[in-house]
Amino acid sequence: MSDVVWLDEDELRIFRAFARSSRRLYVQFDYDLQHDVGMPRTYFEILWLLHDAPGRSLRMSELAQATGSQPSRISHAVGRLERAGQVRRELCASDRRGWFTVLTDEGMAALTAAAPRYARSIREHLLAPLSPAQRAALTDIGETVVRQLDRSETPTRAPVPS
Amino acid sequence: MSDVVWLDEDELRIFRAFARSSRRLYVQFDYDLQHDVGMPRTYFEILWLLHDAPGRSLRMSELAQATGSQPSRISHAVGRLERAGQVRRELCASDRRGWFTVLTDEGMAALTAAAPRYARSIREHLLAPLSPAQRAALTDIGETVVRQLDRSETPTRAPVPS
DNA sequence: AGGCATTGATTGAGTTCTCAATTATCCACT
DNA sequence: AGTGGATAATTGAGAACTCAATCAATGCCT
Repeated sequence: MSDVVWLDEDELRIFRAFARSSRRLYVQFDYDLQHDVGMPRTYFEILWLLHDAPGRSLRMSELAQATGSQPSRISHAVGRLERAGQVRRELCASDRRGWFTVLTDEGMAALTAAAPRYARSIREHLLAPLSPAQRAALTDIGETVVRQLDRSETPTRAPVPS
Repeated sequence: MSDVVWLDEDELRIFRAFARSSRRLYVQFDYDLQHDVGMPRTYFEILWLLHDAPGRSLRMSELAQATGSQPSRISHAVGRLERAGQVRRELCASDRRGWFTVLTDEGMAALTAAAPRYARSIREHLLAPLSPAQRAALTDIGETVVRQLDRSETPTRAPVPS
């Protein structure tokens, strides 16, 4: 008979606003990128990170860290991007376990083609509807949340004390 | 030589705050739910919607709408939940193309087991770090964004004029 | 130098999601 | 009544992601 232990009404309204808006935004971003330039958003993010990095290259572990995903996902994704000719792997000289992913010219071209569409989508669906005050508040909120998550220590791989 | 057409510095800071915080939050929610109660977050959402609905049942299309996903995803997910005994399908009497998904007692039990963990995670990582003013602002921002997206018409299935 | 836990990355299996095509029913119109 | 277009949902194939196990190189420690 007793009900589900869950958020109270006030908490729920906040969470719902967050959950619904972020889901809707990602659906829209995915759609715009996939349909208009044929690139999955998650791959765009990898290419963008590479473009932004010195030498257009990053270690696998840096990509994993920056995208908040597991190394395994990066391996698979880079493998696919490599087959598409958009990145290549380069062995790391100083640590021979490590690999760099390097953005190729072809990858750069794909990124250049996709970026304006993504930017337009972000402006149209996220930035434009918000007032300057709301935009400032969103920045503040996002940065606060990230700071807190950094503080509360990495979730991945939390070994039980043996 | 020319650079990628993208967001300017101010826009980028806002978008980054949004993107990084939402990604980190979802990684954390996924981790907490999957590791502590063994349920994927996306399935929790389906069970929750059913629990909240009259008769603990919803049409496939309502689930698709509410989760912002394509009908196909719902079919697959409901199929899996059905095999797990957590929901069952019921033919719709008034429209024989349609099906209801109904939450079973077993599904209710799974939901009851998972909800407190999810609620704790939401409180800990999203709500607690924010001041009352920030929480109010987040609600306002989220609702604004959703309103705008509703206004700009559905992205899914935009058939090219034949 | 030798042993050993740690780190960086990959692999393969299994799961979830997407996309396009398909089936079945309903509705509107003549 | 019968046709045609829309709607509800499913299916299967392929893409992307997760998880656990694995491999190789590194650094520490005595």
